[in-house]
Amino acid sequence: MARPGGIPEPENPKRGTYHHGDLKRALTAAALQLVQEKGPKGFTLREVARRAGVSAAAPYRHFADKAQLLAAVATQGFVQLHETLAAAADTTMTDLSAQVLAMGRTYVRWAVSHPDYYQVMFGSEFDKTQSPEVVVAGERAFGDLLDTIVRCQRSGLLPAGDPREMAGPIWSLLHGVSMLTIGSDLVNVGIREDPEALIERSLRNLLL
Amino acid sequence: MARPGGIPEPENPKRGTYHHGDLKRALTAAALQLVQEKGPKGFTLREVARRAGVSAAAPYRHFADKAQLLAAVATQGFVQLHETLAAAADTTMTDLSAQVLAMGRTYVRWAVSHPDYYQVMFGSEFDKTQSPEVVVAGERAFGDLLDTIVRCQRSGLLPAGDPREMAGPIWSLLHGVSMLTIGSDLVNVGIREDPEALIERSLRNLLL
DNA sequence: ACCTGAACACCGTTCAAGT
DNA sequence: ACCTGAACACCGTTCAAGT
Repeated sequence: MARPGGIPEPENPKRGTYHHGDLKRALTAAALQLVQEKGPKGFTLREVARRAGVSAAAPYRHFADKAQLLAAVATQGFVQLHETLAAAADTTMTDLSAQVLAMGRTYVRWAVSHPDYYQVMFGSEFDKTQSPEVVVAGERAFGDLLDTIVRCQRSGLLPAGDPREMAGPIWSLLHGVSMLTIGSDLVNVGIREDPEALIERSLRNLLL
Repeated sequence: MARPGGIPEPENPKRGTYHHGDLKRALTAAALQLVQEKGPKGFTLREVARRAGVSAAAPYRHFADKAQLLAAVATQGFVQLHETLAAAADTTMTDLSAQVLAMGRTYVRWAVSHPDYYQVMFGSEFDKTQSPEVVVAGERAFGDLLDTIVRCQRSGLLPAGDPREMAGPIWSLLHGVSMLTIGSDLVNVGIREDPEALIERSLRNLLL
């Protein structure tokens, strides 16, 4: 099947291999795999290029530098977190009072089961000022929490007002438990409680 | 003044310069300065050696590798945090009910005003399993929080029981607010509340 | 005992040159 | 338009050799 125009179909990879195709996607895929395999520390641009089967210089046609590739990974992480949270919000429609708790448990569960992802998303190996796409993806995930809060407010289960006022403490708690769990800091200090149980208990207290 | 023995006084640097003296301390000092100057990312072992006026290989007589030097920095951070928290616990002896709040505000204030320090302490650029000294220093800082909780429990201001049960949620909250503030994540999502105010508000809710 | 010099393998990044 | 090869400056780490 010959194609009419001279445009090389940037969105539609016909060939199985990507050597001529979307190397960009291949690079982010390899980057993802590498992060999950070796952690954010062992992440190297040259190794990513190697896995994609291209030269060390090739990635620079698609990403300004190493930080931008890591930012792409972080963005994917936020997208995945968002999808997970959105799915959880749908599931628990029955018992509204448990929605925030379910959201919290889901958030922490995702974080602790994707520790390298999570560390890239919130680590300091790239400058968020230089990668607004990451911030946008992050806002989308945060929006799931806001939505849940608004829904509870409308049902009178939470006091009315700017949902951000509730979201600040809640997100901080979720992030703190996630990070301290991933770093084994809670265990190191003698706290062996399961993170999901800890979150549930904490949220109950926080929400009065 | 001649010294009698042949032992070169490892603890007692007589000379003003440390070129023959305790290079170890000089290295951690330079490391500290470098972290505060360039952040945890720009931290390089060779640059530390340069600032200490020694060759690139010299640090290896005192630290197994780069990670161990960063661990030393983290340890110093925990010591400083501990001192700050302990001082705060002394100051606020008058109003006992405010002690946990004061502790929380002090913790967050220290964290956000020493962001690079804090990121080294909780970042993933060294393996805590390989540096038990860091864990010990961390436990000491955590102990300040435990002490405050116990004091409040003895005054009937908090329910009795294992103080760790309270400390888990509280520490998670403090850590979450600190990290999200340092990373500008709260601001990026439209939350512009001052971190100390946010902590105070959150702790009040959490403590019933 | 502690430090230097030189070396090794590796990185991020750039750039002329190929197709 | 996209990729390669070779190069540059820099790293972490090792090791024989100096004092």
